[in-house]
Amino acid sequence: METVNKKVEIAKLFSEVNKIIKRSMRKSFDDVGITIPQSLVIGTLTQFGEMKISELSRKINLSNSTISGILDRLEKRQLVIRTRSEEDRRIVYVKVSPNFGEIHKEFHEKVEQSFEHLLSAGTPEEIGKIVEGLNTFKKILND
Amino acid sequence: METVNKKVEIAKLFSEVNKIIKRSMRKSFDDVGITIPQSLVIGTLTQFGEMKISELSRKINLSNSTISGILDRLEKRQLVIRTRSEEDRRIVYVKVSPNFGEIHKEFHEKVEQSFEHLLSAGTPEEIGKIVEGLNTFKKILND
DNA sequence: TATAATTATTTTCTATACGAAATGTTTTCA
DNA sequence: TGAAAACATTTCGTATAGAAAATAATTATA
Repeated sequence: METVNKKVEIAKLFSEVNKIIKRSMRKSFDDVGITIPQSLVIGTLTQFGEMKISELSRKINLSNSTISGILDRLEKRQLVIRTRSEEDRRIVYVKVSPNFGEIHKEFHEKVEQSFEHLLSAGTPEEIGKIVEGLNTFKKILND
Repeated sequence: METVNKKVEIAKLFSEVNKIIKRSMRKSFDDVGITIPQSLVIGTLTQFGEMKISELSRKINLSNSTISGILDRLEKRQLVIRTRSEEDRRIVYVKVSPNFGEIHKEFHEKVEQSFEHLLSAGTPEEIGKIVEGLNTFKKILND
């Protein structure tokens, strides 16, 4: 019985933490005028350079259709560029637009620091505990 | 530097766990033909009985507008009933529809067991570790 | 008591998410 | 080679999610 309550506690805790993180992240990116998933896309493209839609989708772990929608909005604001491949015309490549250079630095720092900052109050021991807990969580879920 | 990597690790871990949970929950509720947020609403109404929209919103920790949309869909399928209060006509009460009785038992079990089952593979020690990690996480975030 | 302030809920707008169907291309192989 | 299979991406339909504006009703107060 004790463990049952613990499990319900986990569900609630997880959901709460999730919400706090999202709220905080959103606030950070609001400054740059970009949403969290959009930041993931741009961050990934910045780090790894041009790639296929499907590759992007795999890296961020979002479905192709979701990525497609995010790209639509980013493309409309000319922050990314889609290019149909010449060799295999089924493929579409995406990359960060050159005129993104302006915002680039500010954005890059946000990406790097937002989550970073969120946990800055934690001691190494606490960080360790969190990592251990999440790893345990993941291990159990994967069985 | 070590802690910086740990923090990035946390971000990724958390996101992964989040996704696994959602996927698994969704699969459970697909059988009953209901989504996760919808199950939260129905579960809460079943447990506590009729209540105000705002109360429901507070309990589930979702914005009023989100709750409103979820209720729209549930009401359309006649799973819940909205009633405008007579005393204070600003207030709307919601309750689970009587004809929900059929699905009720099956559903109730799903609600209770879905997350439960998800963690059934965990030993008490592991469950403890997860709780500790999440609590630490939450504490840090709240500073 | 008329008006302002407050409270409660709904509507509207924008952005995710995802599965399934649709579309367009390329490759296989009978 | 020509149809079928495989592949890559987009479109469509449904459901969240939340902020802000709109609506409606109640309460406070000048």
